[in-house]
Amino acid sequence: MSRDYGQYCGLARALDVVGDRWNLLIVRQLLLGPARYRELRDGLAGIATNLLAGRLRDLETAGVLERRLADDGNSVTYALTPWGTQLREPIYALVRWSTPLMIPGPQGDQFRTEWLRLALPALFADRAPAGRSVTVGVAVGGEMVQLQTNESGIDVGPPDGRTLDAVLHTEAPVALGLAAGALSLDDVIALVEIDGDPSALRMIFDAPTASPERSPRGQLL
Amino acid sequence: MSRDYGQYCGLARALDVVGDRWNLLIVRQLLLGPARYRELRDGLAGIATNLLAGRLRDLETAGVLERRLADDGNSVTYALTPWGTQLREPIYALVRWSTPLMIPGPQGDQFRTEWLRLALPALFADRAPAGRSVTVGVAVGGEMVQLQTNESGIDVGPPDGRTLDAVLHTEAPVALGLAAGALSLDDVIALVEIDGDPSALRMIFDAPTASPERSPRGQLL
DNA sequence: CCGCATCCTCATGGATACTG
DNA sequence: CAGTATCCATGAGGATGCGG
Repeated sequence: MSRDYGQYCGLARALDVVGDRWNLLIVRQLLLGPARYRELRDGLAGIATNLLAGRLRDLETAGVLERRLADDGNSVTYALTPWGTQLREPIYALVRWSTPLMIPGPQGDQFRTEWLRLALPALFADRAPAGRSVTVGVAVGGEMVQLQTNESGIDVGPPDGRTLDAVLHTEAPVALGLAAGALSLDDVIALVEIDGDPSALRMIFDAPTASPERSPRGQLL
Repeated sequence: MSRDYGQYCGLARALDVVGDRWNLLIVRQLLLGPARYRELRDGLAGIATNLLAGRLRDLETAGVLERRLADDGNSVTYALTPWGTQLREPIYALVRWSTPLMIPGPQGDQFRTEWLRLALPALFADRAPAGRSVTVGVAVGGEMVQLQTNESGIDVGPPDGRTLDAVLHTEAPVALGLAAGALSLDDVIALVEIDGDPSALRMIFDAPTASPERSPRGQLL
C-alpha cells in the first residue's frame, strides 16, 4: 500500500492519505482525544509497533495529526490537527453504514466501551429531541456511558452522577444492536425501561416532536 | 490485507468490508451506474486484473454489489445493492474532506470527467438555492457537465440542451479547484461569468437566501 | 474480443526481539 | 515507555494464458 492511486479524484486522494490499513482506526482513537503511543497501541489490538510508528509518521507528514509535548514536558502526545478532526464526518458516515454489520453482535471481536463515544453520536446526531434535555445511560459490561442531549446533538461521556432518564434497552433502535450486542445479554448490567415501557426510548430518539413523560426517577439498577 | 480487525466497532467492521485497497474506488465507479468488467478496469487504471476480479467477488459476497446479466443476456454487469448504494454518503464525506488535497491540481494524475458527477454533488449537495431553479455548466477539456438544481440538491449529468444560467468560473468556490484544476486553464473551453460578475456564482451557491438576478441569456461561449 | 485465472516478483503487513 | 530492527508471511502489480 501507501502507493498513490494517481487519480485526480477527491476520493482517491483522500484514500492516498487515510486509505492505508490502520490509518482510519488511528484517527478514530484520536477523535476520542489526544493519546500517547501506548494508549493508541492499546486501542488498536494487533497492530505491529513498527507499523504504528510508521503510520503516525505518515499521518503527521500529511497534516492529519501532530506530535505534542505532554504535560510532563518530555513525553509525546498525538493529537489531530483541525483538518484531521474533520475526518469525524466521513467516519461517522461509515459507522452509520456499518449498522447491518453490527447487528449480529461481537462474535468474539474485541470491544471497548470508549468506541461507543464515537458510535452513538454517529447514530444519533441530529436526532436529539428539540428543546428537551434527556440523559440516558448505556450500561455495558459493568461500565456506564452517559448520553446527554444538547442543542447541537448528543454528548457522550462518563456518568456525571445526575439522575438518568433511562438506560438503553435491548429492544430500542439501532443503538442496542450496539450496546446490548456489544456483550452477551448477561453482561449488560442494567436494562431499565422508561416507566416500564420499552417503546418510550424509541419515542425519545425517533419522535422529537412528541413529548413523552420524563421519568422522574429513572435509575440504574 | 483482507484480514479482519477483530474489533466490535462500526468503523472497523465497515473497513473489514470496504477498507481493502481499491474497494471504495470500485464502489465509486458503480455509483456512477452499473458497469461491465472492462469499464471498471478502465476507470481504475493500475489495478491488476486478478485483483479486480477478486475484489468484485469479495464485495459481492459481502452484499455490496451484485452481478447481473447484461441486456445481451450472456455478459455480466456489476451493480451496487441498496446497501452498497448507501456508501454514497461516506464517500461524499471523504470527497469533501479531500478538498485541500485537490487544490494543487492534478499534477500528472489521471482525470476523468465522470468523476465530477460524484465530486460536484458531494460538494454542493444541500447548498442549492431554495425555491429557485438554476442550471450551471462545468466545461472541462471539451466535455460539458451540467448541474441542475432540484428540491433535494443538485443533479449532475450531460447537458440537455437547455440554456445555462452560467458556466463555472475559476474564481468560484471549491468546485473550481476541481473543475478548472482538473485540466490546465487552457483546456477549460468556456469561462463565462454571470453578467460579467465573477462573484455571482458564489452567491448562487453560498447565499440561498439572497436573490441575485438570473441571467436571461447565460450562454456557453 | 471480454472476463477472468495463473505465475512470478517485489513491496507491505505481521510478529517478535531489541535498544535508547 | 516509545519506538527501531529483523525476519517471515501475505498481498499488490504486471505479464501472460486460456476458455467462451
